[in-house]
Amino acid sequence: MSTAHGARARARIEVTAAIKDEARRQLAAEGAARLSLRAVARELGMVSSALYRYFPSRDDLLTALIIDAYDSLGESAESAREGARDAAAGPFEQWIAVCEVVRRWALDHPHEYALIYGSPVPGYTAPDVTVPAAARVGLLLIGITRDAHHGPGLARPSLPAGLRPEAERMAADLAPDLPPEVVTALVAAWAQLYGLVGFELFGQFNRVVEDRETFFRHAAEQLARGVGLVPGPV
Amino acid sequence: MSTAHGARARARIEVTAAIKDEARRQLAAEGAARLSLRAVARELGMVSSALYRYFPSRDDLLTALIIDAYDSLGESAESAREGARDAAAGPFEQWIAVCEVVRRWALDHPHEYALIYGSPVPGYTAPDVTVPAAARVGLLLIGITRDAHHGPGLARPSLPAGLRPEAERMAADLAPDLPPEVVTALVAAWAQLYGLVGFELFGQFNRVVEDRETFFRHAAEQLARGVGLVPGPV
DNA sequence: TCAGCGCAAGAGCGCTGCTCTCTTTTTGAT
DNA sequence: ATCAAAAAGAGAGCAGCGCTCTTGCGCTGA
Repeated sequence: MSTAHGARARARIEVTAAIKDEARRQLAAEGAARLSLRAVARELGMVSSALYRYFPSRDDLLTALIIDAYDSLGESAESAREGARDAAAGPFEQWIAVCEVVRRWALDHPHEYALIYGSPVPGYTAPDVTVPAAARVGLLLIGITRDAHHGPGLARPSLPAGLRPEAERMAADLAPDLPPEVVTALVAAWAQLYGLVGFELFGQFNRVVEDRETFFRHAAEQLARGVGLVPGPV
Repeated sequence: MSTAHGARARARIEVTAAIKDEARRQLAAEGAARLSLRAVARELGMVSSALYRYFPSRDDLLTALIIDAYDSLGESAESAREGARDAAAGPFEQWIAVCEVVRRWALDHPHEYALIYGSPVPGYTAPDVTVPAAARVGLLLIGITRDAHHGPGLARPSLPAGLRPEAERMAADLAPDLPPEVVTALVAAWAQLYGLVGFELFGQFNRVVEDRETFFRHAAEQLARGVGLVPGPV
């Protein structure tokens, strides 16, 4: 039992952490598809079969890394938001801060970003365990917009009639206190943020965009305006 | 020499095509990482080493598939645009048609879409040969916007001062006859389109967006407005 | 006609994920 | 303190992978 006390349980926790650390190192260095259980075991001085006591398959190890990556990104984004808020920045500026730290995190951890937001590893489907961790950035963007909604600076985007049922459904699920128009724009902005980061990270901007920092900031501002945020103090 | 005449050369072309066909089948069925040279050879009744006469490595086979995928997507997009134009649809409607066919193609060819727009296969970097094929959709979107620019229906987006140099550089490279503001919005829209498609395809919309067709159409319209396109006849 | 080239075949290397068995070590209840 | 049970490590082994090298056959162009 992993929650039991004693030297054995502690050792198990430590070995599990060591495996994840080494796996994360290999992931960062070589990418997910080159992550090898045998190589991890070799580096840790154990035999490959022993590793299966801790992770029943390579996919389970990958799942653990995916959750960690989501959490790392989510934590970065959340602390960026709080940093901006502590600096008396309004929702618009908090939005920008979160977008920029997501981009930064992606550029700093390309293989981990690819693992969570890139093409799924073939034959692998993320289990439901990953859902809460995966939702953190999205929830954060919702939270920022909610603050703006309760304050002064939120313009309401438009919405075609055909989309209204779906918009209301999404709003009921994600943020019942926000107008459906805003929730729809939020979901789209979230996906588009991912597109901007992905294009830069995966090289589609090579020979196209040079000053990516400035370009990204402008795009992030447009996304913020798309959900009704406007610059200015709280 | 592959361009030479004779039965030998023809056989080579046929075998090469058969290999690509079988590889594409496996790619569609299992994904890029599970594409196996040995399995392709097995299916074709040849021994694996024989296949290396046609593709010097697995990566070269993948490159061939990538180019084909880009071309297939590009062709779909181009004919969708022409179809819309033949139906007397204006640039706005052509834009929507192209976006929707890109999404459709991605849903119909998920593994091929992942191959070209998802995380790069680790250890693999796309050679420059792929660049022209990869640019087709982008060029098409530029072309649609250019038509609108020469016609009546193009509003000019705004641009912050800091982005102006980069915007002018991009415009000079991509579309010297279009205003830098429009080119900037185009590049962003292109990336965001990819984000919308990717999120749906890779499952990030699970449990979030239900009526994806309608949602996507709305988002595509917003992208069109972002580059200054407005609904209406030519 | 015949040398040379293209091509297929097979063996083999080192790697992978994973399973099974065997042994050692630790644990918790008697 | 004792002892059975649980947990963990070690090693062999299976099937598959990309890729290389050598061998030998058959078509082809001079």
